[in-house]
Amino acid sequence: MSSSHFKHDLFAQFARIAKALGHGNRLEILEYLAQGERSVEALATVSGLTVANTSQHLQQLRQAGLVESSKVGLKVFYRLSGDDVLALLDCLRGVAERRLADVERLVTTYLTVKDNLEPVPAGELLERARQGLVTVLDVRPPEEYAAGHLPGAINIPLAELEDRLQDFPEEQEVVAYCRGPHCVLAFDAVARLRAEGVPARRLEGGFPEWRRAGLPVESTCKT
Amino acid sequence: MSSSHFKHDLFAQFARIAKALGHGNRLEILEYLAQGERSVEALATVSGLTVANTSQHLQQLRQAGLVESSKVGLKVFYRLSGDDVLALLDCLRGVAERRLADVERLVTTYLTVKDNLEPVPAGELLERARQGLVTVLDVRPPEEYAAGHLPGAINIPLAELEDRLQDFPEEQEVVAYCRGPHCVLAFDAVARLRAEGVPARRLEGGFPEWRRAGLPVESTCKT
DNA sequence: CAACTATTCAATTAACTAGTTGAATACTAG
DNA sequence: CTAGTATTCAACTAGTTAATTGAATAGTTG
Repeated sequence: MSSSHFKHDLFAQFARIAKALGHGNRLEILEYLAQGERSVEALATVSGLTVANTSQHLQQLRQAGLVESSKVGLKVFYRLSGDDVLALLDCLRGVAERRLADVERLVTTYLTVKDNLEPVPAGELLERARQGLVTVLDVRPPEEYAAGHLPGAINIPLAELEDRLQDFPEEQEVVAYCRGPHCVLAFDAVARLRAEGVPARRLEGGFPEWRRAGLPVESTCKT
Repeated sequence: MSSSHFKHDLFAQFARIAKALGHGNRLEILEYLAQGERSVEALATVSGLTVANTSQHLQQLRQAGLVESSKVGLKVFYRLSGDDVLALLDCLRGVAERRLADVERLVTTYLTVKDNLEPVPAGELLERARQGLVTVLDVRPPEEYAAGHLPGAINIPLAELEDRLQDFPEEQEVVAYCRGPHCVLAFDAVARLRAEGVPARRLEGGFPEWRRAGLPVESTCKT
């Protein structure tokens, strides 16, 4: 039966998955894919890699079964191959946060006043948004917004934020969200809004977590 | 604020964890550690690696924060640094099973009649063991058994199984368990017992899963 | 079908990782 | 304090991986 061979082979297979996750660029790509499907070029642009390099990383991810692709016209679109992949990434993030002092250090260094920015739990936001008590702000790029966003959310990319303060109903609290718990966009937005005197908080998690929790999602294509 | 640097650094940290998991030998070591703490030598023996090599793998795991160690006399004992590590390993295993056709193939090739060996859910076993309706069989090595086992379980390593058939109460069903869902010991034991005419099934999962579910555990040291 | 675009492939280089060996360290027991 | 044991360290070899470059492929548009 040679069960030690079996064990060896099996662990080698598990390791394939872990190896595919074992590179910062691939994790970054996966985070973008967690927002929805993307072409190779879009991924290359957003992650600052060359197209060829991105393509190669994507192929490694595909061989590990973590992403799938389909060709539409000229473009090849990649997407995560299932929610379990998202769960695995979450789990990895969690362990990293708890086990690596460096992550803690990075987060506090870059996101400074993290504690001042108490996040709003998803359930609470949903409730208050339904009652029209808060303005929901999506600070992701327009394409990501178009692909899917929280119901009633308005989309203002960070760069335009200061120019469009009049878009917010006065005296109403703003809740900002972006790609996920480590995306800096929402943090940044909250900091800027507060600097302008607008009461603002951040959604706990981001769009992928919201969708994964089975909460309602709106997409621009509904027109 | 240089948030792209931040992102880059952060993903690099997450990747450290994944990289540490990205090698079959390290995953095997982690599986043994999931049973309880172990010395370097013990891990080397059981995984068939040299001591120096095992030590190096362990240090990588420690640098990734996945294991901790403490020195007792001459020996250094390693253990998983928390239950979240176990959860991550579970998650990885799950994704591998669902996403890699090769895993499926390996499992069916080596464990052949997998479907014939319907596992007993943990809750059901606990119930029936309390009523004295089943014999619980631990097929792990004596040291692992001593470190912790299911309440009332008897310990018979695989090699001795055929010699000790008289240890089982007649006509009573035997439920065997070992290290976890991919450990072949319990499968093998069930196959052999059935070959001898003893009604036998396998526990769903293994000892670590049982303990993690918060079910009662007995340890030999209680004397 | 010619020009163009998005992606993949192939070949190269530089950097990293696994495993081996033998020596060094840290502790224990006599 | 000597001999012995468990672990770690350092140096080396072989093998693997990441990124770059330029060419090849597949599909689209005029």
